[in-house]
Amino acid sequence: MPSLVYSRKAFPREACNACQGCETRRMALCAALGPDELPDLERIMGSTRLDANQVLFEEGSPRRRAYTLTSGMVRLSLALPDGRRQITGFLMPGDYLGLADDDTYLQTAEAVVPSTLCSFSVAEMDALMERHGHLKDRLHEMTRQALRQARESQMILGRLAPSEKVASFLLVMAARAAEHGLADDPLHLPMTRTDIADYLGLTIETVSRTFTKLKSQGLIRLPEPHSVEIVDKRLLAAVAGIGNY
Amino acid sequence: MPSLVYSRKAFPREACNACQGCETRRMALCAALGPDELPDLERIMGSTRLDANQVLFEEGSPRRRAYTLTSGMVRLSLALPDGRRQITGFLMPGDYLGLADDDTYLQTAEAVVPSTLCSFSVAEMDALMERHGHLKDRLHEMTRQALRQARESQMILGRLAPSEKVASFLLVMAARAAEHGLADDPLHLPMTRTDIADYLGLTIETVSRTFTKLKSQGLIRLPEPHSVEIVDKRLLAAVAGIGNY
DNA sequence: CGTATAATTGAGGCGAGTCAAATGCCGTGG
DNA sequence: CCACGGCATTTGACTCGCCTCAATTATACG
Repeated sequence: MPSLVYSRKAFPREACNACQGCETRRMALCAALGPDELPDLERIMGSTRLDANQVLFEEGSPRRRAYTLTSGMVRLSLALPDGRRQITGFLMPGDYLGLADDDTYLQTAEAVVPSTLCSFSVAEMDALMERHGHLKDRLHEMTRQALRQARESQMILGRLAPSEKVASFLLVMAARAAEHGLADDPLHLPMTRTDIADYLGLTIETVSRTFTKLKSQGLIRLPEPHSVEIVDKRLLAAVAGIGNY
Repeated sequence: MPSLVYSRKAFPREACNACQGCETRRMALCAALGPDELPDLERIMGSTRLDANQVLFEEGSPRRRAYTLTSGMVRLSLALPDGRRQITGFLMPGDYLGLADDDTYLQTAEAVVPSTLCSFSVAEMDALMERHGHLKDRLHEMTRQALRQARESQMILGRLAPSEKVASFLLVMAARAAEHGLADDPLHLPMTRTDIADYLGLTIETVSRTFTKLKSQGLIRLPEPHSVEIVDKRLLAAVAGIGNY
C-alpha cells in the first residue's frame, strides 16, 4: 500500500547539479541544452528523493512542479472512486513527469522503488522554455513519444489475450531497459504483480498464472519473482501476437 | 469493409481556402494563426474528400502529408497480423492527423462517413511552423490533449466493465459533440457497432446487448441504431462508474 | 422487389475473475 | 539465532459473464 507520508526531503543542490556529467541527461528533457546552457537549468532546479511507494503527487492536486526522473522507477496511475486503478505507465530515468497535465495533476505518481528526481517550478520551466526553443521542441517530441506508447497500450489493453499481454509487457520492458543501457539479462522488474495487473488490465492471479505458464513452456525463467530471464525472445514475440518490438 | 480505392480527388483550392470564414478553424491547428497569417497557410494547403470507409493512409506507409479534418469523421486504428483491430480514436472536425507519426504512419486512418480534409506536405508544414511559433505551440497543445484522451482510454479499456465502457463512450461522444457545437439530442453516432466494439475492446454482440440493456433500463432511447438519446445523463454517469465527464 | 450488409437476439462453452488457502520471503523482536 | 508477523506471490476450486457460433431481423441500396 502506497505510503502517504510526504517526507520527501529537498537536499542541497550541489548533490545533483552536475548536469554536465549526468548519466541520464541523454534520455531526458535537458538533452536539448548545450553545455553552455545547462547553468540556466541548474539555476531553477531542485532535487527530490522518494522512498519506495512514496507518493510524489496525487491526481487532482494543484500542479506547481514538474520533474525528471533520474534514478529508480515511478508509476503513473488513474483511480476510480471504488478503488479500481489503471496504471498508465512506468517511468524510467530520463522520463518527464507532467507531459499532459495542466494546472492540476491528472494522474498520481508514486515511486516503485527508491528514486531520485530533478524538480522544477512549472512557471520557471515555462519561462526557460520560452528562452530556449530547443527545450520546447524536445518536450514536444517527448510528448509525441508518450502518445505513441499510450496508443500501443490501448492495443494491448483492448485486443490482446492475457498471455499476449504479459508477453508483450516483458518484451517492452526489456526493450526499454536496453534503451536505458541497463543490464537486461536477467530482466529486473521492480514493480509488484499488482502493478503489472493494474497496467495490463488483469488480476494479480491471472498475471501470476501467466508467468507460471510461460515458465513451464520454457519461454522464460523466474529465478526470483522480480527477475525474468527471457529464454526465447522469438517465441515470446510469437506469443505476444506481434512481430514488432 | 473499408474500401481500398484510393480515388480521393483533390479539388480546386478555391473550394476550401476561405479559411477566414471556416467554421472549424477555432477547433483546429490554424486557430493559432491571425487573419494576416492565414494566407501563408492557404498557400501550402490542399483539399481532400473521402467517401465512407475510404482509406486515407495505412499503418506503415511513408508519411508525406498531414491533415486537418474539416467535416465528417475519421477513425484511427492499429491492426494485428491476424486481423484484430484496435481503434484508438474517432476524429471530429478540427482534429489533426499526424500528431505522433514520424516518417511513417503508425496508424490507419479511414473515413467513417463522407469527409473533407485540408492537407499539407509535412515538409512545408514543418517549415511553416518554424516561421510561426504559435503554430508549433498549438500543435504541442493538441498533442497533449490527444495524450489526455489516450490515458482516459487506457482506463476505460483496462478497468471498466462492458456496461461502464459503453456508458462512458456515450458520455464522451456527447461531450465532444457539444464542444463541436453539434446538436446532441439525439446524439448521432455515425460509426458502426463493429467500430464501437473495436474502440472499447469488446465484441459487436456485447456492444449491441449493452445498448439494449441500457435502453430497457430507461437510460437511453434508440430511435435508430445510429441515434442515441441520453434520457438520464446523471444515471448514465453512475453506470459509467465515474463522476467526471 | 431482391440482395447484401448491419444489427439484434439466442444458446452454450470456456476462461478470466472471485474467493480462499498455502507457500515463500523479509524484517522485527524475542 | 530463531520465532513470529506481515506482505507478496503462488496455487486451487468454482462461478459467472463475455465470447463464440448461429439464426433472425432490420436497413440500405440497386
